[in-house]
Amino acid sequence: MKLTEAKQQFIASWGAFGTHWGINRTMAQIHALLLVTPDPLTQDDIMDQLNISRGNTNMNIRELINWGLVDRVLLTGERKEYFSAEKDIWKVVKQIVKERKKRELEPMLKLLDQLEEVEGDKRDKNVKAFVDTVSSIKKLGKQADKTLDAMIKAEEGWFVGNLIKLFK
Amino acid sequence: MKLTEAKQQFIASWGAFGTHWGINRTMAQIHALLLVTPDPLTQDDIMDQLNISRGNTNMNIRELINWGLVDRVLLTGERKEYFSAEKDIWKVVKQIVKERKKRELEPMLKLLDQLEEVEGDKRDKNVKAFVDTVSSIKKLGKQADKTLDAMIKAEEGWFVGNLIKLFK
DNA sequence: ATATATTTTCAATATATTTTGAAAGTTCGG
DNA sequence: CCGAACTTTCAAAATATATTGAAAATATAT
Repeated sequence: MKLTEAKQQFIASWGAFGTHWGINRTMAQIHALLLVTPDPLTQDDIMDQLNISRGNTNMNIRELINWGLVDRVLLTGERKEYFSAEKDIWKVVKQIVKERKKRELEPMLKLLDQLEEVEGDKRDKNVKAFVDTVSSIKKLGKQADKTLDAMIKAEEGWFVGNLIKLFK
Repeated sequence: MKLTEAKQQFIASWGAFGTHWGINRTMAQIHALLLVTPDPLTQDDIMDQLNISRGNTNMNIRELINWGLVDRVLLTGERKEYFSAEKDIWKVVKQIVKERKKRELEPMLKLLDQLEEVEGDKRDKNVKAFVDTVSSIKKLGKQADKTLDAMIKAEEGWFVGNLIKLFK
């Protein structure tokens, strides 16, 4: 397989992959393109290579910057902005985990705290089923939260090494 | 907060949560409803409680059954089918992990194997950047695959206990 | 077998999300 | 300050996804 074709396949399937995880196709594709491109690209480069409009490109680059996955790069003597993705995949994963934890897991845990305090007699099986479900989700969620915190701080080598030991 | 209100909040936010993870709102809501309801429900019960059409209800129940999260229950002497969700949250999590691994991670790893074998001179920095990115994603993906396999087999207590130790 | 209850399908419709592109805004060298 | 280069915005259009509901298929009791 030629490089051009391989890149295209990578970009396309990274995009499809993203849609299964609540990330829009274009954002994932731009990210994929920047991941496999050694030098920083301009907005126009990205537009041309992915065949997407200026507005769309701009919006999704910004979103990638918000997620901490892409950086603005200013080349000396150049007026245009260039963009470049973090290439260390372990850092990328940690960054995504960090953001999703903050945006989704933490608010969910806050809500569960409130829901656990529902009024009513615990001997009523409806109340009991509700409280039991909420509590057990909360318990597992809190554990996941701690585990992810540790992961975010960890070095790749340390993490992988320990997991291998743990699961052998 | 009253039980009815708490249930509604739980269902609504579980639905919203689902949409961030590539699961459709209705499917997540049906799952949430069954999670907090002690007794099995019929399709009509679900339609009424969530205000959704027969077709939609049917499709999404079926999908939940495919995912292994909901079971058909036949009550003796009843003509109608009843539905009930697995209440053990650890089992639910493992089941979701198992399915997503099979549907998403495994095909992705297969693709990366192919893409790694791109033609071209490794001294070309474009080729190098591509191969490096693909290889490192593959490496981390393989590790994740193993870790998730272990998790799927694990008991909750064992798993949580070990993680606590690991990350202390 | 027939009638009736129940489940499933799927084309049409509604809703939600993404994308476009032109206009407005900004930056910066001269 | 002016004007060209570049970036951002956002209403409208396109696309993708979810939902409906009535008709078809299936299952069950008599």
